[in-house]
Amino acid sequence: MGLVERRIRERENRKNAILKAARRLFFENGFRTVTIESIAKKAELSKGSIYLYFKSKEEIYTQILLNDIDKFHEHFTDLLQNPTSASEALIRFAGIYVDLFLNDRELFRILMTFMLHTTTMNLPEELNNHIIKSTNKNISVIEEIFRYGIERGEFPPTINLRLSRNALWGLLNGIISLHLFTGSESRRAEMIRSTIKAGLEIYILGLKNQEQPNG
Amino acid sequence: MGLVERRIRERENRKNAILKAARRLFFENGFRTVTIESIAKKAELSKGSIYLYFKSKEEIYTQILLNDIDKFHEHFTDLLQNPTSASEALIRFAGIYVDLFLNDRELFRILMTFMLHTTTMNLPEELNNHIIKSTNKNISVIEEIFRYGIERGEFPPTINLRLSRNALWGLLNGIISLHLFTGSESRRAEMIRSTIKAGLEIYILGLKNQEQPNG
DNA sequence: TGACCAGCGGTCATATAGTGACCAAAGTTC
DNA sequence: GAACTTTGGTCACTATATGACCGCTGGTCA
Repeated sequence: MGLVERRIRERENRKNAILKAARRLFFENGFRTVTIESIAKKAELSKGSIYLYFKSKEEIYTQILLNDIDKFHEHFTDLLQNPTSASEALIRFAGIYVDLFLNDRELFRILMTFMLHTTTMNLPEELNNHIIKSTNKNISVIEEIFRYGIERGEFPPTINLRLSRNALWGLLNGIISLHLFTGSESRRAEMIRSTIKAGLEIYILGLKNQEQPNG
Repeated sequence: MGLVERRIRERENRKNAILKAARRLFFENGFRTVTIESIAKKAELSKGSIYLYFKSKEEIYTQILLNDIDKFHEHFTDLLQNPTSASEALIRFAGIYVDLFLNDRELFRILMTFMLHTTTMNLPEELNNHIIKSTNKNISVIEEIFRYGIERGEFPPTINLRLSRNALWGLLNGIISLHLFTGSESRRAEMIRSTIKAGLEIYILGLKNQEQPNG
């Protein structure tokens, strides 16, 4: 309610306004194409003012991505709270994953590109680490679902967790990225979803029927 | 949507925040008691900043009153749109008038004090003129109602408009001010309203039955 | 291939907004 | 009427905002 609080609050608001403006631009046009000038214009500020809140274009971009990645993971927290079957959980996981990326194509592009050539991207250190952690988290969610499936007898206990999990992860990302850069915009979401669904069902069926070495 | 617009908008917002803060303080405590410091605090600004938007304490006060007086008159505009009887209109007029002042006691205090000793108050010239105009407007609203009453045969055509109108105006203000500065806070509104109602009814009855010199 | 150019990230001198210690004057206390 | 307090208003200083400008980069073309 005081004077200092007001100034902090206003500074925070302005910073958020910049981030909000920048986010839209980045996610519509990508890092390279977006100019500081355009961010400033959208945020109703001058170019110089941007640098009162961020030290570089890269920093803006980084902060947005870090924030997005964190929000992203919040969506998975209650995935195994009301557990139906593991198959169901996998399908729900895939659904959430696809939806998020349909809404945040730039984020997906970053993460995919990162996976493809980690070293050459030279993103800021902080972002690098965050992406690695993020990917690991995603994979471990899948792994958890697998464990749950084995526990309740849905999947054979003999499946190779690491391999199965990585394959599924690859399946998801592969399908998404395939469709994200080809085909018509209008039917894209539908195409991705149905392809993922089909792919997953086949994959799950395979898992369930995987030969049991000792059975 | 541009940069200049944003700055103008923000300046306007800040000014309004100051006025809003000041208004509450003035109308709770009166001009003298309120300090610039307290206004600044409520508006979450420093004292010096207030002077970036207003040149004096008096100017703040003046702007608030001018604004309030204008808003005040807006309430009377549709009083004679759906005309019932003139008596009804007078009662409605009185009701609105009382309500407004119950919500804005400082304004009433100013206007009454002004009527009592116009010359000694030395308010800013602009405010002075505005108050005079305001009073005239109020009185002419009453006069209009009277005319309407005569037209439709509710009041005798022989009544002295000027006298009747001024007496009614005095009646209203007298009753309000009487109660405003005496009695308990809790029952004040009720007391004023019922007293006004009774007084008006008597007054109207008198008008209607006023002897007609040539009838 | 290298001269030229356009575009953009980032800087900086300048302008505007905000702050609070300070002052003069007016009021209050004793 | 001296000592003290209170407060409207000022001003030197700080923080925030602006946009012309600079240097670098990547592309173009002779």
